Amino acid sequence: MITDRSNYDGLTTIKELDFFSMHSNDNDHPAKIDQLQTSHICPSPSDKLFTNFTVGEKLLTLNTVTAQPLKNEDRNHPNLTQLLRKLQVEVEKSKEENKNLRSTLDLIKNKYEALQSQLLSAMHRPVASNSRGDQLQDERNDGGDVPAPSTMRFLDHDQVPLEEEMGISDRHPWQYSDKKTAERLMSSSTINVDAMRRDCQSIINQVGKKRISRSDDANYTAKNDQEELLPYRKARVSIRARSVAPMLSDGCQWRKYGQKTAKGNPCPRAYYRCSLDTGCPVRKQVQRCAEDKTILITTYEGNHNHPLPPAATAMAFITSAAANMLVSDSILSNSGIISALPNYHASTFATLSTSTPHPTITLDLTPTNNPASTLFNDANF
DNA sequence: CGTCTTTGACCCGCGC
DNA sequence: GCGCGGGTCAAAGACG
Repeated sequence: MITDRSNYDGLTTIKELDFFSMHSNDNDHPAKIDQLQTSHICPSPSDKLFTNFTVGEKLLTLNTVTAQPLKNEDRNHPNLTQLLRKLQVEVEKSKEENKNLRSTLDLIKNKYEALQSQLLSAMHRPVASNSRGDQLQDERNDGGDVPAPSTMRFLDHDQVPLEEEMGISDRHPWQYSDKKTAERLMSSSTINVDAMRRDCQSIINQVGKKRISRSDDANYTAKNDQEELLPYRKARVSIRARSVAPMLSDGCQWRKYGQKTAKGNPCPRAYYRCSLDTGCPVRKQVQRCAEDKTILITTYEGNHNHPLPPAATAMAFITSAAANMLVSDSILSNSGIISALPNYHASTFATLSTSTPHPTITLDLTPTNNPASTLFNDANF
């Protein structure tokens, strides 16, 4: 995270809020990485991912102790042999402990890789067409000039392994009774991607149920079908989050191409396009809320047509899922709150709006009494 | 020197 | 047709 000492409304701001960072900032410190690399715990560069664990620091300490030369008084010690033996025992003990901790790290690494591959496969594996809604979605995706709303699709709910199966906790930070654990998790700035996926899946499921029940309705005619197959409308996904940083870091690279002061909001709106690929159609707008300048409104439009770095997949997943929902259901004809996301950050609201030229879904991460809605600052990241 | 940001000009859709 | 507002373009400047 890069800090920017320029003030925003008297607050020290962060140049970029690493909202979707997968690792803590300590990893970025080359000195620390080198230090830990020299310890026996990190045999390969890939293990750098885990060098921020406290066990690594503990090992470093042990190794440092064993490498110290004997002092003069020790050399003259009457029981030098005894002392050496004692030290040898300690070295053996340390080695054994190193071995155990090493295997723990390997286990953690494997779980991380398993989770990452699950995420990637969830994004690329097509959904089994087991409902009319899915068929409609498929028709739309195959429909000639109509662009596919997304390259990312959801797994069937049953196909998704539980976190318990993968050895990954299902709970959110504030659900831990242990305050220390909760605080540590809250400050890690790592989003529970699986929880987010379930939340989006929850919305999709709700929309799917509505669609199915409607098709069972006797009044549901072919005309409704035609209405559903309206030309693709550019859907937008808006995310409201409290942040003093000028922009949420979603893992993507963005190039600013314009800025405007929109009517009714003194705060300028910045326009960005994805610069990871020259032909990527994804754009985003960033603007502060007029009523509450601590709220940052980030609006995404379009889907990436290129591979994404791991850090960018979480946000792409959310926006793609929400956009999919918008373009695939005639719920667009109405506005209103459709769902309260049950898991992610305890109380996240998804709101649909068609008052603007583009259908927009707003994911609000700023409800009051939301433990995650506290102002992001240096202390949090 | 390449990349990114800034900013005024321009385009276009929409409402009157 | 005209004005307004949102969105984009592109030249110039900043930056590493």
